Amino acid sequence: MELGRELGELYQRLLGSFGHRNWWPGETPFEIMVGAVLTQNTAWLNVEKALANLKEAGVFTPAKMAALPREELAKLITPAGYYNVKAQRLGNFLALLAGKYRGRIPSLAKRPTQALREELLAVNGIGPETADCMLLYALERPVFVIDAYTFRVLSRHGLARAPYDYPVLQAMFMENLEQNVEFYNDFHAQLVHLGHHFCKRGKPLCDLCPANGWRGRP
DNA sequence: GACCAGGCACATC
DNA sequence: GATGTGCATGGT
Repeated sequence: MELGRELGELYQRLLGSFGHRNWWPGETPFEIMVGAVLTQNTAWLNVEKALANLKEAGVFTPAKMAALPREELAKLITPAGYYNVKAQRLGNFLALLAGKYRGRIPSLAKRPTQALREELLAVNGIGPETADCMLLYALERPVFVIDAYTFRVLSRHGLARAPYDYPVLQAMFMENLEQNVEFYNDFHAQLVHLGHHFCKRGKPLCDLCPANGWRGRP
C-alpha cells in the first residue's frame, strides 16, 4: 500500500467534505509571519484580537513594531497569551528582518528556501512549525507544515505512531506527495480543520476516520 | 472550574 | 538524548 496514494486520498476526502479552506487568514506576508509567532500553542481567535490591537495602535509595520518598547508590544499582544515570551520572540524576528533585510519582506523573500529556513530556525523563538508556516503561507514555498493536529489526525487514521517527530512526519508528506504550494497549503489547513472540529480526544471517530467506515478511498 | 489551544526554549537528570 | 516545566489568555 502506497503512502502517497493514501495521503492523497485522505486529502481528496477532506476537500470533498470541507471544500477549500482558503488559508492563511491574513492580508500580507508580514501579517502572516507575525500571526505564525502569535499562534504558538494558542487559539486563533486570541491571535486575531492581538493582531487587531497592533493595527488599531497604528504600529503594524516591521519598523514601528521593532521600535516599540518590549513592554508596550507585550501589552498590545496580551490577548494571544504568553505575551512576554512572544514579545521577545517577535522582537528577535524583527531584528533579523531589520538587520539583514532592512525591514523589507520582499528582500527576505528573495532568499532560497533552505537558506531562509535555516535563518528563521536560528531565531530564538522560531521553531520548525513557525518557520514552515512562514515559508509556506507567507512566502509560498513548497514546505509541508506539521503541527499537533497533523499528528493527532494521522495517528487516529493509523498513518503515524508516537512519538511526535516533526522531521519524520514532514518527510512522510514531502517524500510521498507532489511538492506543490497550493496543495500543501490546503492539505495542512484541512488537517487543522478536521483536528479542530472532529478528530478530538473524547469525541467519537468522525466518518473520515478508518475505524468508522473510511477505507482509504474518497 | 477544569481543560484546551495552529510551540518553543531551557533545566535537569 | 529523553523527559519535565514555564509561559498566559480566553473560549467551551
